Amino acid sequence: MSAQSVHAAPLDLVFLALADPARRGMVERLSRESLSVSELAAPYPMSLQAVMQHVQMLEASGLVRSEKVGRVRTCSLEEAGLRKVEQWVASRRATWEKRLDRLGDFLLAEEAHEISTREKSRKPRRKR
Amino acid sequence: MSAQSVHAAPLDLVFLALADPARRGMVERLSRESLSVSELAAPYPMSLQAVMQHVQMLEASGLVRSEKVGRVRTCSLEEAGLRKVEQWVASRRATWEKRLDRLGDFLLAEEAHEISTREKSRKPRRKR
DNA sequence: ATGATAGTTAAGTGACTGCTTTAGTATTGC
DNA sequence: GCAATACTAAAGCAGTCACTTAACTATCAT
Repeated sequence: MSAQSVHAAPLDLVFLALADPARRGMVERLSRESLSVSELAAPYPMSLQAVMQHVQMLEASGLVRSEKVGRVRTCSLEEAGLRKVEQWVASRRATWEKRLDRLGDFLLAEEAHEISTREKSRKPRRKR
Repeated sequence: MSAQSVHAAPLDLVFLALADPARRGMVERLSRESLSVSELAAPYPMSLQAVMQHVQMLEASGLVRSEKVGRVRTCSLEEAGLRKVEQWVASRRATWEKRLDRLGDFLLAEEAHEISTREKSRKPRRKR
């Protein structure tokens, strides 16, 4: 049994969708303007059906929404999708920057100890 | 023949790596502190080998680096990996915000026109 | 030296991905 | 109406992915 994908979490689907260069390209173009499936497909050497399948993944992931009017399905960017990615990464960054801060404190403290230990110090480092 | 993956672009690998909840969890914990493979594996019900394979993907994607000392391999976060994601999303955001700006201009212009032609014209159209 | 620890290598399995081809169904333009 | 357009549905296939089990290899501790 595979651990993913029967009921993948939203973030799983977003990242998975973005892992394919064709889909990333579609998201890039949809950031500029909404496009029909055919327009979306035009630059790619693959079949329209293949593009449809990419669009389905993009919709399932919440990166793209689409609406059908007449025989044309128009796809547009769902900004919320990319915002989720943005937020997840921002959380990680917050964590690792906190860690680097602590490291900075440690180095500062060590330096202070060095100064008080020797008669002279060598390298002023790090802000806080 | 599949179109991806013989020589996947770096972003492909980063997003693919992050598409798995276990790997995202590892990245989260490595944001806090560096960990050995065993420590990394501890919270998961899967085998150590499975975790090793995840670590390999994380390394291949550039999200994590690791160094072996004695019999212990210590993994740490490679900040540059997440920064790539951050940058890609930021580019998309820049594009879509430009589009919304243009839309804003258009709506403003339309409103201005509406005001100047109040109680006369039916549908003002077209941009800028 | 011996056993426990920490990791590595390899092979196999089932699900899923990215594509294809084939065969449709609605809509639209003339 | 009728053909082109735009998409949809379904099935099949090679290649990956996420595991597993089994069999090692190096350290480290005693």
